[in-house]
Amino acid sequence: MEEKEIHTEEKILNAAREVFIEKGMAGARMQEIADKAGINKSLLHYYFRSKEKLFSFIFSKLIGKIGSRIGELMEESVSIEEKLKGFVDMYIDLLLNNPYLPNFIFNEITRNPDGLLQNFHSANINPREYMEPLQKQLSKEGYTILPHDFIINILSMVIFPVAARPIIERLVFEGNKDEYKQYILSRKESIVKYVMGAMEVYKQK
Amino acid sequence: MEEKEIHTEEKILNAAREVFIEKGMAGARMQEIADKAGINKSLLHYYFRSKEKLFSFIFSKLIGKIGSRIGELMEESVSIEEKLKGFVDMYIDLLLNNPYLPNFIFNEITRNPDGLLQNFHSANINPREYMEPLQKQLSKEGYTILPHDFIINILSMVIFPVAARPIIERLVFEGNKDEYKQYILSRKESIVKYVMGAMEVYKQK
DNA sequence: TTTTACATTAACCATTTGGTTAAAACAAAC
DNA sequence: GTTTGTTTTAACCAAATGGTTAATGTAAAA
Repeated sequence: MEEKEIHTEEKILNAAREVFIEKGMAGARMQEIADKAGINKSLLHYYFRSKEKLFSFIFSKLIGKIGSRIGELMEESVSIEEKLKGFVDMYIDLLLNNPYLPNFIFNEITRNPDGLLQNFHSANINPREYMEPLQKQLSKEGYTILPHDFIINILSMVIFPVAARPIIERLVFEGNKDEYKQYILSRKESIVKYVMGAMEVYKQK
Repeated sequence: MEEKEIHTEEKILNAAREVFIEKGMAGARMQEIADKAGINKSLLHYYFRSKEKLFSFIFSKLIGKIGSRIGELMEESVSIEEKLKGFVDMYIDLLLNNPYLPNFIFNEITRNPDGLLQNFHSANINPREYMEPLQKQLSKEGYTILPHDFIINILSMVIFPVAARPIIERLVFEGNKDEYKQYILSRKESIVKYVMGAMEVYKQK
């Protein structure tokens, strides 16, 4: 009984995550989630009262998962280049396993940015806290680039190619999914090389 | 009569563009479009038979507008750095005036990528054609970076910060819209500097 | 074995939503 | 002024959708 409850709840959450991420909040249908979970639609409302509640639940869990990884990385005491390497590595893996994630988050960013920040907060993610230490480490290693510029450029180059996957896949790799995946994996190295190269311009001598 | 027809059609298109771009295809409501255009909902169906048709019409017009600008730029015979400058300049202006555009296009990329490519084609935009000349110019100027890497990294850094605007605005600039705008404008220069710096790594000597 | 409490479902409901229809308004043609 | 063709609207419709309810299953407690 207790076991079964957990089982169905899990089934619902898995199905809902897939549907929400793929179709977004507005495009998702409760019926589709129920079907995918192999249960009656009423059960959705039995476990999570409304679509909005179900969505919030999944969304905040997702944010927590993503955010916690950043925290760990930021606190390691290694060089900027090592941190960069770890960050890019981890995020590209995460995104390859969740290709619809960027789009999903972009949607939520426009639909309800304050709710997203609220979720950050609830998940104990406070990006502002990372800024000052990052700033210090950057200047200690001789880079004058602003920390938010540093972060935004990296996030851009990691996230965009996954958000635009269907187009890049078709346009650059003639629809070959495997070549696309290899390309994204290859960016683990090339982005680091690219960023460190660009940073030389900002190096004070 | 003829004038009035054009007038209402224009009103519909403007309203529809706004709503579609802000809410996406799934989130947009015909009633909201009608209200925003100040007309009866039936008129929408009188001018454009269905939501899908109205959406397609607006979408392809948008794509055409964006795409034609790239074509012009690519054909100018100036240095890579100059082309880069022109590209970044033009796109940042376009995006500042249409902040919801990236999200809108990302949605369509996942919802119907082939329709998007179809639209590219209809608008006489063929990105593959630009690849070879770009490749040649890059190597002539001594850069070994792959042309699609070159383009993807630039698009990333131009588009991402606008797509993530509400978050960046709140997190980095404490909600100050003007500071955010100034930051994006400042990226016109900083992205060029950044990219050209990174390209040094790829320069063959 | 009966009771109890929770899990699950089928049948329904109210609202929303894209879309249709038939009538009214309007402007030009005769 | 009447006819004709087009634009606009109010009223309506069917399907979809989030959500409710009441009945049924089911497993543990008594």
